[in-house]
Amino acid sequence: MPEGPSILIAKAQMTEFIGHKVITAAGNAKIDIPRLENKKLEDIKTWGKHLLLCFDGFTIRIHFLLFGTYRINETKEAKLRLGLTFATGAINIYTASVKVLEGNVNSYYDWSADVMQEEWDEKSALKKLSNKPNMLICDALLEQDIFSGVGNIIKNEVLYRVYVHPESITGQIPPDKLRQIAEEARVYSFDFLRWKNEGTLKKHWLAHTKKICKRCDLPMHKHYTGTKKRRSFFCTNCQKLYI
DNA sequence: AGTCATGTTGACGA
DNA sequence: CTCGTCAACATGAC
Repeated sequence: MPEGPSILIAKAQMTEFIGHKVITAAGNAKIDIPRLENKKLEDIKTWGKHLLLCFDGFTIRIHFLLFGTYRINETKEAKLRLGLTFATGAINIYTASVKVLEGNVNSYYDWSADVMQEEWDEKSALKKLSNKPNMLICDALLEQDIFSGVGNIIKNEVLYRVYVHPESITGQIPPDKLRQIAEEARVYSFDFLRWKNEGTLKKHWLAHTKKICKRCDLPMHKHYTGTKKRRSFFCTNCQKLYI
C-alpha cells in the first residue's frame, strides 16, 4: 500500500467524489470529524506517500504508514479510522495516520520533491544530495524531502537497475551516476504504478526479496543497511560500491 | 502459526 | 542538545 505509486492509485479511485459534499463523517481519527460534514471535497492531491483531501480552508492528510488500507463504497472488518459518506458512495480509511493541515495546502509541501509530480525537479534533488555527502545512498533514497514517494521497494529496484551498491557513500558516487539514480527513481516509480495497476508488480521485481541475481546467477545479499536499517537486496558482483 | 514488512513518530536514556 | 534505540501503531503475506 504505502509507496508513492500506490497513493496515486488511491487518489484515482477517489476522484469520483471530487466536487461532492460529505454527508456524514465518522471514525476514530483524532481530529474534529464533524467539521467535515456538509463540506465539499474540493480536490485530491498527493505528495509522495501523503494523500491529501482538500476542503475549503483546510486539508485532511492521510498517511497509510505500513498497514493502512482503504475501501471505496464498501467496508471491512476493522475499526474505521475515517469514513466519508457522499450521496453517491463512500471513502473508508483504516489504520492510517490522519491529520488536519490548516490553510493553503501549498504552504506545506515542496511539490518539486515528489518524484511522481509534474513539478519534479531532478536538479534540485541532486543539489540536496550534494549537501549530504556522507549519507549512504540507501538512506538518501528514502529521504522524503529529497525523493518524496520513494519507499523501500523502489529503493532496492532503483539501485539494482543502475548497478549501485546500497551502502555506497553519496559523495563518492560520480555525478553522472547520481543523476541516473535520481532519474531512475522517477522512471521506476511509474513502472511500479503501471505494474501495480496490472497486478504484476511482484513479478517484475528484479532485486527486492530476490535470492539469486538475475544477471549473474550469484546469490543476492540481504542486509539491513544504513542508519534507517531497512532491508536491502543487492548483488555485490553487479552493483558497484562507491566508498 | 509465527515471523516479518511497501513507514513514521515520539519517548527515553546515554 | 544530539544521537541511538525502542515502542507504538495493528494488518496481511508467506
